[in-house]
Amino acid sequence: MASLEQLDGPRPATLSDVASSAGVSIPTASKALNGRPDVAERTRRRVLEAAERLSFAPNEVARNLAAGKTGTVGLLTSDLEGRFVLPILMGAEDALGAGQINVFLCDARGDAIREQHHLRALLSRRVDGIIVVGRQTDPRESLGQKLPVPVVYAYAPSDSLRDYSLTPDNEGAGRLAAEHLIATGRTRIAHISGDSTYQAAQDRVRGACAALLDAGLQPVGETLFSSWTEHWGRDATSLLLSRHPEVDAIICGSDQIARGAIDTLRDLGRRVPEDIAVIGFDNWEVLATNSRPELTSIDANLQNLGREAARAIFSALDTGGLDAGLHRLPTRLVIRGSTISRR
Amino acid sequence: MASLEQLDGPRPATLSDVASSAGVSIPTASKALNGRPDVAERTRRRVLEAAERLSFAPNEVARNLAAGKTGTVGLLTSDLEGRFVLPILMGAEDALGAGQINVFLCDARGDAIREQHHLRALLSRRVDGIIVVGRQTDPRESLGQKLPVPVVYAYAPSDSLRDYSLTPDNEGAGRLAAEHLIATGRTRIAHISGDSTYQAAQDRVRGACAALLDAGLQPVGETLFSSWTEHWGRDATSLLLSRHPEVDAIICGSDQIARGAIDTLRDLGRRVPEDIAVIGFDNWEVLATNSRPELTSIDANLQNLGREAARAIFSALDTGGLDAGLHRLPTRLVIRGSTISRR
DNA sequence: GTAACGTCCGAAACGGCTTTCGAAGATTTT
DNA sequence: AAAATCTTCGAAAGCCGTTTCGGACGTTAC
Repeated sequence: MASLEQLDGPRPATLSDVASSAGVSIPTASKALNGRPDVAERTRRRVLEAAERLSFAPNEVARNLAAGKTGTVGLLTSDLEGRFVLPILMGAEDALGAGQINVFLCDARGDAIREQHHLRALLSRRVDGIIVVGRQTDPRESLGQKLPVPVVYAYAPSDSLRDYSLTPDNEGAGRLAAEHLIATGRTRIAHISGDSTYQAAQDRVRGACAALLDAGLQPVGETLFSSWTEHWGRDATSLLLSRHPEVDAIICGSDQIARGAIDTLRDLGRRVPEDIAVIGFDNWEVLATNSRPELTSIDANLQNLGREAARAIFSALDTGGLDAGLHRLPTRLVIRGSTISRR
Repeated sequence: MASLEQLDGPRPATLSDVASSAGVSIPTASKALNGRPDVAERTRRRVLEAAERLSFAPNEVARNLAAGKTGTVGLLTSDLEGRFVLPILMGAEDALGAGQINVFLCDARGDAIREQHHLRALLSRRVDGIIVVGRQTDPRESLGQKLPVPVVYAYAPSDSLRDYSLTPDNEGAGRLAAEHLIATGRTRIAHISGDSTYQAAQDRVRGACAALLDAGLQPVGETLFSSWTEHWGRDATSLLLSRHPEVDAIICGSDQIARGAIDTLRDLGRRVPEDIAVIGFDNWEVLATNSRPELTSIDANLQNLGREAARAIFSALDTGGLDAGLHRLPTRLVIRGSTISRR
């Protein structure tokens, strides 16, 4: 195990090195490299060659100091573990990276103190903007309006309408699910949801019910609430079938619940989707594509939500303003075998 | 939708503001705030009060420029989507954050060009170190030894032993799994793995076989390789049982495969764990705790691996060196119902 | 009383880049 | 040929801190 010496090598070239190597002053070198006018073509070429020769890369720290901005944004998550955070992160990192912006990742792990701490650190580092990513769609406390940089709340909206928030349209998602089932000819539709204290659960139920009413249908039985697990999906399905054996479709509040439901339906000898259709939410690929049959699900387009958050930051950076308020982003139906039999 | 004006408010106070407000020079203010000696107690107090009053927060950009280091490290992932990356990320972010270091997150999305691009950006931003997180445990190309900052490879080791790499001990993991089954009295143990081109698959199989041999046992049949999916778990299990109905335990290359296996065993009327024990790898909670019975699994301790990567960076920052080579981190057995019947 | 220290502060230089603005030189106009 | 106009460059100031180092002043030692 040889020690890996940190041979800092010849220290990186500075603009000053480039300038003297090209025989010009520092400002001229700067202008040449940045494509500013007022530099003769020949001179510019000399500078570029010198830069190339020394493999010069400008020190962004110095540049940021001079410019008063950093080309960075903070991604402040409340809980990295949360399954919904990652796709949002990916979308944001993707969009920002393409805009040459780098991302500071901070995980507050659900702790308000730590969040404040990270917030201060981000501001000290002079990020140009902040994206706050929550773990659920219930509103969260605002960071306040007095921050010196634009802030975008993603997934969990801010509790203040003076902030700019992006969240999935869960009500629309519920509607989408119900309409799909109705369109495939189902009429006795029940709903098994997750934790009733989640606003997402309520919103989806509301949307689904509205769609049913619009179609002149009544939901079968009360919505069953408990937890977002396969276990609950199994238990709730037994319960549901014993009370309402006539159901021909189940809307499940999450893919996990749906997996449980499908499991139990198999056990009870009900065929999916012939006898009973099942639809989930989240479009969690690993679960959805590995069940028998594969699971139809509503995708919240989270990666797109992350991208939109980035775009909002961009626009705030240009125009200096955001269209404050709560913006709901559309969801998307992904049809698989659990609602339509491949014939 | 009122426009959210970006009232930059009174621009953040600078050290100069604090100094003049306290009636001292800038250097004195600096020393006072940084706890340097050569400042009279009374003066220091005046400065601290002034800073408090103006809610002064030092501009880290300026400070970094002066210091020649930034207190940031780059997290360069090859693919954020990869399920194994997130826990490593969390561990690293956690450990680094506690050390007051902030993290630049970069996702190369499997593209070498993009990776180079991000690498350059990170170096321009003068990160103090880089953690490279791969998506699988197969070695990846080294970034080279000539970088001006310490680099740690996590999960996917570098293909050069002159770099510092951390990866889970997959061979040990396989051994752990087999030994557990043996300890619970199983003797006819088969192995269903995933994609045979993954080194992780091979390593685990090797470890498991070694453990069996050590116990004077022979594996039942050849290891079955294909993909890391539930589907394969189901198919492989049918196949296995038709060929070797006598098996009393199955080592599955991933929790997904294990889920599939359990599914099929239920269908075939074999009880788990009474008739056949099943063990998986990854300890993917959502899968492991929601199966019937819950799934015993080998946990790769990825969060810990991330933390170790951070620790390595720290030590490199202090001492300027790393103990080059490939370091394998221990895995951990998590026992649930699929191998031991709750009595 | 002077010499020898100590304590406390601030002028100056520095980090690496950008921007402004005036001046030198080249070019055009009359 | 002189005047007016461009073009091209670099001195200087600025971004916001940190560090060095010498000087002013107060103490203690003789």
